[in-house]
Amino acid sequence: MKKVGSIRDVARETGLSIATVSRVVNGAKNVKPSTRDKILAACKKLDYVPNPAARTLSTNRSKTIAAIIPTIEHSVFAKYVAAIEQTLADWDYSLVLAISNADLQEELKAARQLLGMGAEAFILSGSEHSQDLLDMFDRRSVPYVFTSIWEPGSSIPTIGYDNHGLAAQAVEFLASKGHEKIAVVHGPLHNSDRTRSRREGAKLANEGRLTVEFFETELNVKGGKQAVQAILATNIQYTAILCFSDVLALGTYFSLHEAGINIPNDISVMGFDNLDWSAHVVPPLTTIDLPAQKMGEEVAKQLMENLEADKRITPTLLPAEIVKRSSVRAIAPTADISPENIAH
Amino acid sequence: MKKVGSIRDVARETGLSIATVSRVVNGAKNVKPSTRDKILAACKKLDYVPNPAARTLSTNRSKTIAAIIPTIEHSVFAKYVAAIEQTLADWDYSLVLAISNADLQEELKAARQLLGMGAEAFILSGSEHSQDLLDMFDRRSVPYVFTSIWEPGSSIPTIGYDNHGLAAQAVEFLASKGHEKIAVVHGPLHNSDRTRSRREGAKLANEGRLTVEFFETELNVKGGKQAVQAILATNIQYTAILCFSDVLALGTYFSLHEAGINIPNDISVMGFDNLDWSAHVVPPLTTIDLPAQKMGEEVAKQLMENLEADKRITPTLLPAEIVKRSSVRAIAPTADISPENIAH
DNA sequence: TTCTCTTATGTAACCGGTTACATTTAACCA
DNA sequence: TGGTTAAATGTAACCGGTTACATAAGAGAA
Repeated sequence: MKKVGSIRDVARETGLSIATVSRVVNGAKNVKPSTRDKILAACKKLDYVPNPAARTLSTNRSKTIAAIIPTIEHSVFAKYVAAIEQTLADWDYSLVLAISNADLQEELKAARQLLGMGAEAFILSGSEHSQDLLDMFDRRSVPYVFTSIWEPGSSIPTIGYDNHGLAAQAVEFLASKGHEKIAVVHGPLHNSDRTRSRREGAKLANEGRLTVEFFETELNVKGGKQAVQAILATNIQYTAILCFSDVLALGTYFSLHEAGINIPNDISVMGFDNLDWSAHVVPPLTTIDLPAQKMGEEVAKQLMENLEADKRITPTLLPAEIVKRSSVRAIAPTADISPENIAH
Repeated sequence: MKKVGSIRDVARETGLSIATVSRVVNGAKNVKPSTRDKILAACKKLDYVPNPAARTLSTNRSKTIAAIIPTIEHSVFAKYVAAIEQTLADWDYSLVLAISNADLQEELKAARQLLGMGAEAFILSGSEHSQDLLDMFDRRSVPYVFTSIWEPGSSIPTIGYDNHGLAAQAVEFLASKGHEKIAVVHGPLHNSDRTRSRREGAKLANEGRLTVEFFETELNVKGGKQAVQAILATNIQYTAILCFSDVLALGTYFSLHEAGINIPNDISVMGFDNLDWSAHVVPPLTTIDLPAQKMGEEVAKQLMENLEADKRITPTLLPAEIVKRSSVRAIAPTADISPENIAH
């Protein structure tokens, strides 16, 4: 990297002082218009751009925010990261990104690195993190938030959605459509508190009225397919499959198609995420619209306001709702025909 | 952000000089083991971490590499970004990411910002960029590469795959299976030289022997579905659909399914990318395995070696190959039965 | 013991900005 | 015209590291 013009070069060129150059570059108001012009011309001529390291060193501000995500290979994270980046860019902040592969030690290592890079604030996913990590942030008073979750009582601000409640809502919705035997397909529990929270929510919504069984699998299309094999192997007549991710639902679609089982006539399928293609699969997928973009915008905005104006970070519950499409159909209860159902 | 211990604090604590502390922190060899231990202990005690801005300022090295990608919402980019990040992290480098939305002006703006952040090298996609951008890099001697493409003659090093050749190969492959009427579905041409290159390749492979028609659409599942409507509306009996992205192929699958057209019995479908789910759709998708991960690793490695050891960046063609699965079937030519075909 | 040669440590300049404070210049009014 | 005040500009210290060079300490050899 070639050596590049410094503020002193510009000062020399114009015969003014470095302080004045600095003022012009930073848009201070008390500079004579003619001097401003002269300096700006010199800046252009010398191709001068302020050295960010020097600026960071003297102001103790880097305008950089770090995000550590478990993986980027799920569209929902991709959308989220994109929203963060775009929002930060609008305020002249930058995003430094690290991927933890859902491993707490990797996350800690990445955070050290990013902190070493000058990141001023951190965006984390979920609430499970190495204590060393949080201690490190606290010692240095680095602001951070947990996202993709909602924990009102948490001492750390959370900005996200209510996994527990949404999963419960999903089960209730299926129940309201007459489904009493529901298979729930989800990704690995051990490294995702969000998945565990959804599972708890689904279990609680059940309350003995329904048969709700859980099938854990890899969080990808293949996993969704395999889960369906497992579901069919039980010989239980599930009338609905609830997937905790649209990606799993996609696998479900193909596996059912392969087995000659029609959605939604033979079985209903419901997802979670509302990815961009969810409306366009056949049949269109009923799912829960997670506010990934809104969440990215919100977390970026709040962290910047915290850094700029020392504004408190407000724990924020972002609304998410069920998007009803044709992959779920209403059925008559199978067991007995109760009066309410006949009435309809 | 709280004020944090500096190198001078550690020096004071230990009674040694800042130079010695610096040596220990940077692992210089000529330090007495006992002093090293004393200093390391003090560092831990004071929770000292070197200030990256100060280090960057004096060494003129930031260990940060920037990537600007058109979008992150296609899995192939996500995989690629993940590979870059992981490779950089292994060498204690960081990735700063910007998303250009395939807009040259946005890209330029982002590059300014990232350069202002201290990025030492740039990873760009394709070869279409604002001239101001490249001039800026050249003036400052910032190394950069074009990726996802392969242009042997280019003055800028390219690290990627041969879009033109691969598209041609895909068409040849379909032709070798007896397909003479091929519909090609691709995303927008205006902002992607990669798409244009693929299209040219497919056209050239044709050479008048085949009927190859192009259908431009949005680059997502919905677009794939719409393209199929357009294809069916032509009333031409295409025997194969070649999609320049697996995402488009997925849309194709659903649209054909909806229309009651069987893959591959009624029509063959081929994709491009080999995303993780491509093997698991039904029927498994024949596609081109693009080396997204390898590309990310390679470009990261080469840029770091360039920065560390001033090693020349080697233009690199990464191998990609057709993954043959059951979405394409061999058919007898429809027009006339030539001897070669009967022999088989 | 003294001299030489490593090896270990210290001193201080430098990287390129920002900014408090000092100083100069301009503007206004009596 | 001189005095008061506001506006424009300059000076220099500081941010927290790295590193060339100087110096001090220790190890051998004579």
